[in-house]
Amino acid sequence: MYVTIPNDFAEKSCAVALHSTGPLTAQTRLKTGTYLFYEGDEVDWLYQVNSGVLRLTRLLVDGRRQVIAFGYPGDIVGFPADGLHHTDCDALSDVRLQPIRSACLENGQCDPQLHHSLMQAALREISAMQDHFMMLGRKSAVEKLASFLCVLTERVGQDLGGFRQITLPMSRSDIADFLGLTTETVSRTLTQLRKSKIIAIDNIHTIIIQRPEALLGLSQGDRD
Amino acid sequence: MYVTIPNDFAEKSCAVALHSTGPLTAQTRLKTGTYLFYEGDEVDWLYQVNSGVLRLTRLLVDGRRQVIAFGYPGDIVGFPADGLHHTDCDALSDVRLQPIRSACLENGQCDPQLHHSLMQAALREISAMQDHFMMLGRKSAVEKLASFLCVLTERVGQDLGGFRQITLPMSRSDIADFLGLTTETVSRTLTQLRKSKIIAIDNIHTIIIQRPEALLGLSQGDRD
DNA sequence: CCTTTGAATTGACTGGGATCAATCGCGCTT
DNA sequence: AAGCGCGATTGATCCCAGTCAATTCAAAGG
Repeated sequence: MYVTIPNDFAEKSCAVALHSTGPLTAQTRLKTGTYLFYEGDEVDWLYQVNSGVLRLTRLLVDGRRQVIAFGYPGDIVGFPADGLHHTDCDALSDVRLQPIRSACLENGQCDPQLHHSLMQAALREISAMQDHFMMLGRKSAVEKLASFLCVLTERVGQDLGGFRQITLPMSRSDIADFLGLTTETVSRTLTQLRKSKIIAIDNIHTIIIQRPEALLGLSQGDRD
Repeated sequence: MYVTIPNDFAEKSCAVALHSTGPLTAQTRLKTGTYLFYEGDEVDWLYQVNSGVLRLTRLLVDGRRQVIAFGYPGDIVGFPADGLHHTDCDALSDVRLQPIRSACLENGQCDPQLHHSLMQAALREISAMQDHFMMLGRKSAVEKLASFLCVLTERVGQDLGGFRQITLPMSRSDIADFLGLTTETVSRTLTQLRKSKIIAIDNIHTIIIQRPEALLGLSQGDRD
């Protein structure tokens, strides 16, 4: 999952139904905190997330970290480049996964429908990452956080009698490393949104969106 | 072209030879400043750059711009998402292009070799973009510029009796919008590199790399 | 229940890069 | 050659987010 402008999001990043006429491998499970793969591993399988949330990260030699993406239900993770994984991947919560042989990326190695779905998923991923460039390169801290919350609300928000609510399985520093900020700035910005009554923080991992329009406005650069 | 760590670069982002047993469409040309496609256009063709340099850009409603990538020889541009282009694309210099029917992204619509090459190119693009995330989110201005110059030197640098030289067909503000900086900061940072004798600026579009090791060091976060 | 421990929040201060503005330099036109 | 115009450079100042440090909070275990 990347942070795209919410409007576009519904159309182009929602769960991809994997079309397959053949039988798929059995679903697999991953416990919170365990790793699915590491940077440098050879890629034998891709995975579609069925439930739970994955975290994809990359490290610089000096310890700086970038969270590349969060893997939400519907997302496909593990695309190889030159046969290798280029990120670490671990589970932020218990996760159910549908494994897909990476050979399906090759032509004629398996169900053509599945192959086609994977190609579409890869192309959509490229487009979503381009949106995320704009985020990282050009948006302010408030805009970043507002965008992030908007996208999550669209994607996995639960209705709550008028308001909407989202659960954040990741830590503040995960959010920071995803958005190119520090934990302190993430924290301060959330406080600021809370004080202006746009959101409420029920507990650390649960956020209630009180004024979705205002949040959307902020995500697109309106002055608060 | 994205900015990746130079070492990895040679392996994974160098020109992709397009394998095709069938005849390809005739090469086409594009003059400096003309557009190849616009955001929202339907995608009928992809293009491999044969010579010259393309610029891929995306705009926010308020005018902020992100240069998504520069298209150098060997690069493939125009990958669709849901059948549409999601960037504008124009030529920074006269460009020769090899068009490829976008139907080749579909299975069995054309030469399987070509289809396979396109899939590999798309997967490599995802990996390269992940590197670029790290850049935009976590690197300082000096690190960004140093990385940018290193990658260009690797990729299109000309030998010049001991030194290496690169030509920058793009403006300072293109570089700024690519790296998530302002033109002023790009200019100042180049001046700083020049004053520390790491580079020399022969003319606005021509840079001589005097101390490649120092530049590489800066790109990876060494203190100057 | 209390203690421990690590994450989150808050505060004070700093600094890197943005902003605003002036000047320079170079290619183009006439 | 002179004048024009736009991009690049440089300078002065500002401010947003980073840094460093202290405090609070909450989950987990004894």
